[in-house]
Amino acid sequence: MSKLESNKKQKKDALLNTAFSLFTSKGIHKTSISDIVEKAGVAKGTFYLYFKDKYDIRNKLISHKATQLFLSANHDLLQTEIVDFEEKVIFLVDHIINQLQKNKSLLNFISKNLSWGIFKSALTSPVDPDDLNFYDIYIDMLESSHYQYEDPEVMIFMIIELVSSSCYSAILYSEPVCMDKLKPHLYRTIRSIINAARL
Amino acid sequence: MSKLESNKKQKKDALLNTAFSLFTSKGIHKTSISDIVEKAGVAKGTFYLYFKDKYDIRNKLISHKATQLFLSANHDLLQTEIVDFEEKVIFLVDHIINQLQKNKSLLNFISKNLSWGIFKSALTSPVDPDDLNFYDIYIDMLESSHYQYEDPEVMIFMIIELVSSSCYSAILYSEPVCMDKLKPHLYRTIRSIINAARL
Amino acid sequence: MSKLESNKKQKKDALLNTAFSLFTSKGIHKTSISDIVEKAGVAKGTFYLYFKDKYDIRNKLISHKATQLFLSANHDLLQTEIVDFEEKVIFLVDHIINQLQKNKSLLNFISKNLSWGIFKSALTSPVDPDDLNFYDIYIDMLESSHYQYEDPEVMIFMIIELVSSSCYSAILYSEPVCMDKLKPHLYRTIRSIINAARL
Amino acid sequence: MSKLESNKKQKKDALLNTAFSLFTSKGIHKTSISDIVEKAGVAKGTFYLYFKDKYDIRNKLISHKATQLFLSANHDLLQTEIVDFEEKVIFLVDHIINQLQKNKSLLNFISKNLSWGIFKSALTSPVDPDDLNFYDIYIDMLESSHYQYEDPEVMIFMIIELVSSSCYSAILYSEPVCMDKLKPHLYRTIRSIINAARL
DNA sequence: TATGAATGAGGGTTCATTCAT
DNA sequence: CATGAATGAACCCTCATTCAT
Repeated sequence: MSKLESNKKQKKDALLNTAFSLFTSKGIHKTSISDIVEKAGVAKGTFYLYFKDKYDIRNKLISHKATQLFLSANHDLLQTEIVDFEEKVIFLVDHIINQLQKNKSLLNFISKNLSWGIFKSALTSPVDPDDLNFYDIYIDMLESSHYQYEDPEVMIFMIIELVSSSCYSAILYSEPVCMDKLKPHLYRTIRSIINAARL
Repeated sequence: MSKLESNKKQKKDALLNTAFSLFTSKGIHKTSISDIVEKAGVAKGTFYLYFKDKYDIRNKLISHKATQLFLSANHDLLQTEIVDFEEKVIFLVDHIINQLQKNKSLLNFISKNLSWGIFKSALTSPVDPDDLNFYDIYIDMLESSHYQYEDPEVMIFMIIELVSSSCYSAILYSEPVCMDKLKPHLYRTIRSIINAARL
Repeated sequence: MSKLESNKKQKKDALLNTAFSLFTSKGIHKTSISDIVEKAGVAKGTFYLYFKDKYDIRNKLISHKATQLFLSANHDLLQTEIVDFEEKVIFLVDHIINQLQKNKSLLNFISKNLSWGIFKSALTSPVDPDDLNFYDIYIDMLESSHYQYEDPEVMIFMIIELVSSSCYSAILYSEPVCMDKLKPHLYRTIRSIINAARL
Repeated sequence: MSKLESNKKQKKDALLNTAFSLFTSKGIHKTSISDIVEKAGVAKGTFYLYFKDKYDIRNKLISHKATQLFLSANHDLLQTEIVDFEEKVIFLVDHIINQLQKNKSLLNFISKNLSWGIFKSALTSPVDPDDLNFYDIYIDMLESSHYQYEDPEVMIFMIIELVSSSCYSAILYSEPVCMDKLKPHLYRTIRSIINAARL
């Protein structure tokens, strides 16, 4: 990478990092592009060289952060001896929930802005070329399972929607119960979803 | 009701109806208070006599519309002969989903802005004094059931979160599948949640 | 006084007292007529039955409060045995300064809004019929003096302007020195003004 | 100075000049930022690039105008042969009063908005780098005097407060007497203040 | 590629005043 | 006399976007 190119990457990364820090601390609507460029130490015009607008940078951040969350969980999964598909899913969900419990501003950011569309694109085609593709990992997990599942995409869809929307309320507001109390119900439901889809 | 009071109600209702119409057609962020009052035919200051700001009117609308959705479903449930708790829940969910399929802008509005906090307040303490209290109806349904359920609030919470978040994507974008294809999976999962909670 | 009339006086007094309390605590520009009527417990329209606008009630308050300050000082002067005109003036000034030191919000209110025009009208024609006329007292003081003074109105004008403007800065901000350090210089100057005017 | 920089200075100066013209003709409270930018021929946002709000530009104007008044008087003082400290002060005060008599709107603007705090900062640290520092000139005058003075800052404070507050009423309203009739009394008092402070 | 001064439409909000009750 | 709902002009300020440098 030439010096100029690394300089470019440095500016872009500064913008991404600063935007994430501001989005999570102040919220998207209260973060202006002025705020971002000022804290990132670049000129206003520069922002528009890399991103279309605030929502462009937001989507890229969500994709990246959501992928990181999955890959980190998967990385730790590989250190275990778990072989059963259902147990793997529970492990991943639990790992992700634990991360979100430790990082509530990340949870807030992701939940408030997540849509299945962005999410799916994050899973299937990561922005950062260094990010792996989580969807492929999921397919692998399915294939190495003893069982086959009906509509596996619907299955993972329902699990993700259920987890992400119930986490939001439970972790951030302990409503209707705190996360630790919700977990048994949630995991029981996830197991039901998987079992019901088993062919 | 005196002439003055009915005049007040008329103004407030005009604001609520106009706001709902604009929120659903243009989205909240692109709707300004100027837009609302202009279309409602009242002065700008009048808005602030009845609502604190744009988010106040939004929350009141969500509460009201969500409650209407439930009550309409419940009204039709009472016309049936269904006695089983599980079947009642499925009926209600199906009824609500059908309404949302017919009214996508309502779905978009509710889903984008729903949080369990607002939702619960909508269920337990409706804004409009004419609205019934859905939460009481739910309690009644539970009591007239043959079975008892563990943590019924958590149970309904998970069902609502699962339905509302998966409907959004399925109805509006047919992602990952269209609503009609999602329904069997969804209802199977709901039944699982209920069965698992049965004591 | 009829019941109706006392009711009127009660409302007017409530408005005056509330306005004073708000003007001194929040400042005039940040106090709205809405604030005043709300805290006073009367309707908005009622305000306009008694006062033309915010500045009308302000002027009446200043007159009243400034007169009270003078009369209170004069009342205490009469308890002393002071006979010398110069000493009387110093006593009055000192008394007033001490009151203002104890009541900084009153000082702030009066200083920020005082003009010789309002002031003079306060001294010569008090709003409240119960208030005495300070200017007459001043004339009496002059007449009972052994000396005569050139342009006594100019003399008292300069003294009042000097005292009121230097008090503001000294009491509220201790600038350029605190009031207690300023007093010797100030009183020395007042004595000079009086001596120089002596015929 | 680059073209861009001179362009900036031009815009800022246009705002300052326009604001001064409007503040003196209409008064501060009746001048809106919209008025200023419109008359200055710049966009609204531009105002906020240079000034925080209306009160920021006001303070900067007062500092600048007050400094100009002093420096102009001092400039003319240097053309004379006056050596005595007391005479210098009288000359300066007289010069300033004469300027204010010719420019009543300036007097009105300065008097209504002056506070010792703003004033002192104007004297000690002028906004415009071209403005000299009047306080240093005062110190020089003191040092070249034959006498020494007790608390010279208090002395100048009292003189300034006395002059500024009595000028306001005398020049603008001829109350209690017109400026020309007030002058002898005023100057006599100033001489007394100086003499009394002489060590 | 990078800058940052300039823009100006549009946002939310306040509040003195009126007038039908 | 008293009310308070309604008004709507006017306010300050933000900020995404552009473009000459």
